[in-house]
Amino acid sequence: MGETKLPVGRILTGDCVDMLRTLPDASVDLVFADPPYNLQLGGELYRPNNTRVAGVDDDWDRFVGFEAYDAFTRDWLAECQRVLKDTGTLWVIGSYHNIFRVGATLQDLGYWILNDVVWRKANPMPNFRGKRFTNAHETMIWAARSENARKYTFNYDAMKALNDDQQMRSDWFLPICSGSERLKDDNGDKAHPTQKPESLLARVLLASTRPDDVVLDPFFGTGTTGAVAKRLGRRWIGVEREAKYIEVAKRRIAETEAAEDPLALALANKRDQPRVPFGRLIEEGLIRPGEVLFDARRRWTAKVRADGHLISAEHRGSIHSVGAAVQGAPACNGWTFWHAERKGMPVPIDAFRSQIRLGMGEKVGA
Amino acid sequence: MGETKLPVGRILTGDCVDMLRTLPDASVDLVFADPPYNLQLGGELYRPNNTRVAGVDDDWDRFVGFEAYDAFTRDWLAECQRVLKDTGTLWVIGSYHNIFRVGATLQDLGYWILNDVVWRKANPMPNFRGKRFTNAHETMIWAARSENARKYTFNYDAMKALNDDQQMRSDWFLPICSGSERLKDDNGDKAHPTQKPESLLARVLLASTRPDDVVLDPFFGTGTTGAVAKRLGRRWIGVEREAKYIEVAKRRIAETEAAEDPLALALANKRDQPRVPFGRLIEEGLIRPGEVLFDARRRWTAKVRADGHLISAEHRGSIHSVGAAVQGAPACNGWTFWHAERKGMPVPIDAFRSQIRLGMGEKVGA
DNA sequence: TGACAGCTTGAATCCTTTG
DNA sequence: ACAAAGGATTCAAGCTGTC
Repeated sequence: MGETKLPVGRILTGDCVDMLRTLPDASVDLVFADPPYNLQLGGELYRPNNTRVAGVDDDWDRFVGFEAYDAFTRDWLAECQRVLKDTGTLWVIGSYHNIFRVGATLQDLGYWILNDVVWRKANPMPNFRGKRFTNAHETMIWAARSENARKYTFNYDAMKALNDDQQMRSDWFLPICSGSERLKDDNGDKAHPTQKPESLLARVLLASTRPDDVVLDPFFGTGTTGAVAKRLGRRWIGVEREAKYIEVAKRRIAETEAAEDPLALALANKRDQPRVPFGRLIEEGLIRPGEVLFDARRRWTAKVRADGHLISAEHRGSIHSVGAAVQGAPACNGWTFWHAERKGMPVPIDAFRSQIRLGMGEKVGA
Repeated sequence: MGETKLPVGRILTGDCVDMLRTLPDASVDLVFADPPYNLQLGGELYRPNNTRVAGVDDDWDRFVGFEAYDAFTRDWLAECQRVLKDTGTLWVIGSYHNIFRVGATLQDLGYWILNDVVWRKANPMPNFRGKRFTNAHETMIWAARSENARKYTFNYDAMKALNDDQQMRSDWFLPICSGSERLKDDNGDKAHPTQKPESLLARVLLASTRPDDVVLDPFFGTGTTGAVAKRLGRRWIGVEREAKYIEVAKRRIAETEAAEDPLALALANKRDQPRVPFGRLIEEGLIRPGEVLFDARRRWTAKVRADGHLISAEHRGSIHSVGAAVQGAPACNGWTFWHAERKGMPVPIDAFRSQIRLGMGEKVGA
């Protein structure tokens, strides 16, 4: 009964919580939410080449403090919980700025976390000042409506098929949204500061919905969720406040066609051989800091630093650059050039790398 | 003064918060914490003060469970914050069961999150029921003591070196602790349910401590933190309640060899190098007064004055300010921007600075 | 048309010392 | 306290223009 009155295929214009209140109880099969992250950016940030980084400074990401953000989070999460069917699940995406608060609130409300899933970005923005690790991932929480809601949809076999017939893991390696997929406004600037890649949404929908399911996105933005839902034969409902985003989303979804090969949309980036930095050999204890390496004919030596650099009489750097430098060669494969002594015999360090790769298994991409 | 009384190299036996209270303010350089994921023991629910919660309905049970866990978390995190130096940082590891609560509490206390770091497990346990994604990662939060504590230790160059000279990302791929590294009890069962791999701790310590720093682990378990600290030439303090873990940890650390080559463990950051004024290059005769410098693409030139200033067609000032001015850029590193001609080849003036620094003797560590 | 070099850009809580 | 100056800092994609 309720379903027939659902505003399927429409974008509800207005405040997120207000609009959610107009939907009936237990009426949607999935919620995908990409709420404001409460980024609290300070001043300007420049790249080393002096170009300015366009940060997120939109009004919709400004909150007075954690309390205000928590209240906002609680309100929209509670409405989503009401609106979800008992077989439905909810996804939220966020960064370290907000995801811990979102996760705790979600638990407080009685949602039951099924997984946290890490979106590893193939091409993240670097850390330009060298003060932190490259922030190379975002976190998604996947949760059922309650601890007792155990009959949620999970397409285990589809996920396994996507991942070369191995169970899909909780870490997904996907590129960010760029190139022609990234929507532009009339000025040629990005239409939305935080547009998500369709590949991410495709995997979410393929994992946790069935055809014709109703997917609700309370922070619709430029309609990635709607476009992917349409492409995959799912129904959708959006909520969005900003007129400029709604306009872009409507045009986008109108131009979207159902996909011929739905699985292809969600494919992971394949990576060939897993890359093993030399530093891993030290971390794994296969090479000791301070140990002396040498070439096959013992013409040169270099000492290993704890950070994975080599130091020779005159040079310092990676195994490759020091190998090249001592020989006066333009390049050098340090893996085959340098050796360590084991039981009185020289062993190429590449042998240790192989050992690690064996332990890792061959897969690193998906 | 405080430091001399620190119980370095000792395991404090007792309740975590009680023991932390015995440590002086601002006395440790790093905290690594692997807290319990819930407070349920033997199926019963306990408050932090070890009083048992009576049988209750599900909702209240859940509420009390989270509330108790949050209170416990708040207590130990607050003590760690008190005990940390202003240059120190804290790491916490957890899974989706507890990490969101820990992260939110940490923010509420005024810690300043620097990164969340994902430990991707090379060989995770599969999901046997096929109802979820393989839980293939755990999450670590790395945080400074407060927003204003910006002089925390981060060995940027060491991390970059460890990763084949590319910035270390926030997702780390490492094997779980298994094989001979996994400690067993007398029955041959694993001595601790959640023993972390030494490679994980090694990367944490190499990233965020210097040799001789004091590392505190409030949930010491079988002493992975202590063993790795010893191996890497760091000092350590442990807190642990369970006698059986303490016994294992003591034996383990006694058998661990201390760093054999402290020099190889010194991780010089570029920022730690001595400052060399541009004028020194002139005093040393490496640059002549009146000589003309130019940028790599020979788009601008500037003449060197005897006092170390540059003069271009329209600007005068330091190598940095003139470099910025000619480009119309907000800032410029004159050392890498300006070049001098030697034997017909352009040489960045930074090369002359390196030459002077070599003569001063390389200052390693800090 | 292809190869290649160069430019742009991405949810970012992104400096340090001296005066 | 604040202001000024020194000087350290980036990776993967995708697009554009040139030869």
